[in-house]
Amino acid sequence: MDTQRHKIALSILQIIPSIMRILAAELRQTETPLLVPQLGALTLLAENSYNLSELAELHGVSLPTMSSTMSKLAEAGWVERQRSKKDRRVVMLALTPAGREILNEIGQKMINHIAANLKDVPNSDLLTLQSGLQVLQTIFVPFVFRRDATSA
Amino acid sequence: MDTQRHKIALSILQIIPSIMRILAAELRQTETPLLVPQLGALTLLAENSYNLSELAELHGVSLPTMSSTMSKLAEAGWVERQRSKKDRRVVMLALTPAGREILNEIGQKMINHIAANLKDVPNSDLLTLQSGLQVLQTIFVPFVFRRDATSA
DNA sequence: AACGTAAAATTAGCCCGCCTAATCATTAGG
DNA sequence: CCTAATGATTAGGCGGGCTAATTTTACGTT
Repeated sequence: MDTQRHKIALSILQIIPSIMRILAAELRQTETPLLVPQLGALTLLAENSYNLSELAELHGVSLPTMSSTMSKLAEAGWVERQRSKKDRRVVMLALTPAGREILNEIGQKMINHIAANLKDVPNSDLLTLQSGLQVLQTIFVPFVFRRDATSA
Repeated sequence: MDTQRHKIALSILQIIPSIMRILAAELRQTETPLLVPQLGALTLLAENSYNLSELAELHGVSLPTMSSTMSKLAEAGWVERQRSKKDRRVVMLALTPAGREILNEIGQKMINHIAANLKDVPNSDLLTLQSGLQVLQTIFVPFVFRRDATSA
């Protein structure tokens, strides 16, 4: 029954949702107009222009979910939809300048926030954390979808 | 500007929500009648009987949120509300036998699911992961709220 | 003892994120 | 050409999160 793996699984099940709530709460508290999934989507678009299907798959949500997220971001003026001319079924998404701006601003704010939590963490623990996150990513995030978060 | 901490913060911001979506999706796919927050709340109640305020604080959500979660669980017959006799403002929550049963069943199923993801992870990485999770918990989960997930 | 305040919980109302099913538009292929 | 497949949106539903308002009970002061 492999006790060690089960123990780790339990840890994951308990800790990840907890951290998730904390992250969301921190975003809310800073009274930014962006929520976690929106921030994630914008982050993806900051590096590349994707069509909706690609974006949904990368982000790990269904097409309709991503479509609605994009509608909100588009309405706010942070993302632009553009039908592809080669295949007019396809919708290409791209950050607007305003979108890039707010992403930088809020992304940075959020990262600083989290980094502040790490203020008193000793260096050895930081290394441990970094490796642990790397392993987590390896396990859960399919290789194709992996970006350079932990690689640098 | 402490690049290392910021890098780790970025990792966290990118990886945690992603894993969270995956966990939620796995729960959904197994067609269990429990969602992540409900599972978390039941898990807390499996060890102790708490009143609503305690439970909300432990779980890191507002009182109304927990109240509504409890309503759903109570309606399903997995949790029982009981007004305290010492202070009739207080509502004590407790698992029903059915609640304990479903928690064991689904909790175990979920843990197996996650553990299966760890199947091919080498032992050295498991250790790394374990330590990393421990650090994550230390950073994000206030000491009082920490339970024995990673300690054993 | 009575009044006013504080505390615990619920209710109301809102929005986002997630889903599936159904629809619409376009393309591709027989 | 016409049908089938594909990309995206719309419709509809539900949980989870919040704040603000309400209700019930307890407490403390006078």
